[in-house]
Amino acid sequence: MPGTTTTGQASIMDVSVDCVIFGFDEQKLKVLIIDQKQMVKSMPVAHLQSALPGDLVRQEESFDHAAQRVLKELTNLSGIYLKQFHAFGDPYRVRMKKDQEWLNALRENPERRVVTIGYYSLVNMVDYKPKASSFAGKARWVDVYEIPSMAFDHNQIVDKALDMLRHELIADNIGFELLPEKFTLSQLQHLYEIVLDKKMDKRNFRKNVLKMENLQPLDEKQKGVLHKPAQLYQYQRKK
Amino acid sequence: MPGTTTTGQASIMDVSVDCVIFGFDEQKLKVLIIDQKQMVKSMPVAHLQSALPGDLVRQEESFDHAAQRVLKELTNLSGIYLKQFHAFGDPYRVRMKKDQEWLNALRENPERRVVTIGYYSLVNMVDYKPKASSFAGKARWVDVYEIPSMAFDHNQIVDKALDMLRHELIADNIGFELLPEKFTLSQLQHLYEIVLDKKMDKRNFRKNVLKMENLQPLDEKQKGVLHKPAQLYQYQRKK
DNA sequence: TCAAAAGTGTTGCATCTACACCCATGG
DNA sequence: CCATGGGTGTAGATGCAACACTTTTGA
Repeated sequence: MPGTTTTGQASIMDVSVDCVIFGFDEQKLKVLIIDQKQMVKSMPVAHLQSALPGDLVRQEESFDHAAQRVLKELTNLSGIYLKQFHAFGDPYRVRMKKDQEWLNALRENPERRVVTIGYYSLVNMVDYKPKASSFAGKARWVDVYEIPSMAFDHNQIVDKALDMLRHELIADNIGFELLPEKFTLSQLQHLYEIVLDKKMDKRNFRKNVLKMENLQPLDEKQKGVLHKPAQLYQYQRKK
Repeated sequence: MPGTTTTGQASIMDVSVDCVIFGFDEQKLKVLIIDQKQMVKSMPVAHLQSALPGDLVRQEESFDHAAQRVLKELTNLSGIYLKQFHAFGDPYRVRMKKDQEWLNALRENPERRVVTIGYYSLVNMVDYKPKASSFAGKARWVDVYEIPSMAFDHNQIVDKALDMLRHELIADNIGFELLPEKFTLSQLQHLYEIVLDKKMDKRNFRKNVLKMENLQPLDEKQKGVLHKPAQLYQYQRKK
């Protein structure tokens, strides 16, 4: 019987957000993951467990806020492109043998079901300065095509985030978010080629992006490159 | 500190699913809502409260399963197009004054935060036979452009579902799901015109849909209409 | 024979794709 | 002066929008 019509059954769960933070370093599309020392009884020495940055949603906090908080704590960046993309609610998503011991060490209520809201965000890697000791574990960028095995269903979460990123890149031209404030059209094109994993025609690409509003040429060119310096552009965020 | 790195804070919440069930009656796009008698102390007589069909997710149940269950209980249909589209997590989404009394009467733990996963589904209204007494309240179809004020944030949930429906209708041609098994191209076109709220050109529309695979003409025509009978088609679901 | 919706092609315009050479700079 | 990536235009193909008349049926 529906919750809106009846008392239903109690269904206590923890709710978390997990962030798939994409960055682009001019060569590769990367994702930020956390490596943590894993201290479990059955292990003589600690070993590393990789996971997405995430956290339980606090009692008076919206999902969006929780995601922003995680992102801020990790990268110290704010005003970043951030988007909810899917809720992951498999009842066994944190129940795999591989994760059980770690969870026991980690959570107050390790037996409790955890559902998670997936967010992805796009950051300019040049802006990102890892905060020294913000985490027990270390954050690192990994190539999106070479992601290690992670805790829980985090690999699936990344796969889905990547699907969404590709869709949005095409539909909404969000590529700028991954680049430094000032960028060249070649950088932008290169980003598209890597994320979408296909080559594009230079002239056609330029024709397309140049007819966008809020893409503004600057009075400024690249410097110190050993070829003809490129025009720099910036993206004027819609208000 | 991220949930994956620390114990975090306890954050007990109820998790529900809410379903926006779209139907199409050849004239209008409709949504199924529940009217329930509301018995609250401050009211001398019961009055009606409208809401989306929804329920708390059970302890060992996935989101998808919970959504299917709600849909089944309400319409007795299965094998229906059903899609998760957004998670709603505003901490105050069930805290509005207008909802407080009702919630108190309704839930074991009315003070508890409730987050909800929104699903939308598409049903053929011809298949839908309301189950007599499956709900305390009565289900009814309402025109999507004339939806009454509902409990909680359910009006927003419908708005977002409608956005998503429009996107998917264009991108993935899911319109068949709302029509009877056998349908004419004019019915299909009419559906598009109503959902997207714009007129379309008959010849161009036909050119477009006819080049889809898995749209099959049948050896059968409309009967008993007072005009030239139309060719019937069916949609061959992708395996 | 009338009313009502079904069904059918073509043309112009806009958009997309493919493609190759000269330019500016630093070393 | 060489190497490197920056920057530019066009022609042909494709896709999309606009548009009107004939057909079939039941009443």
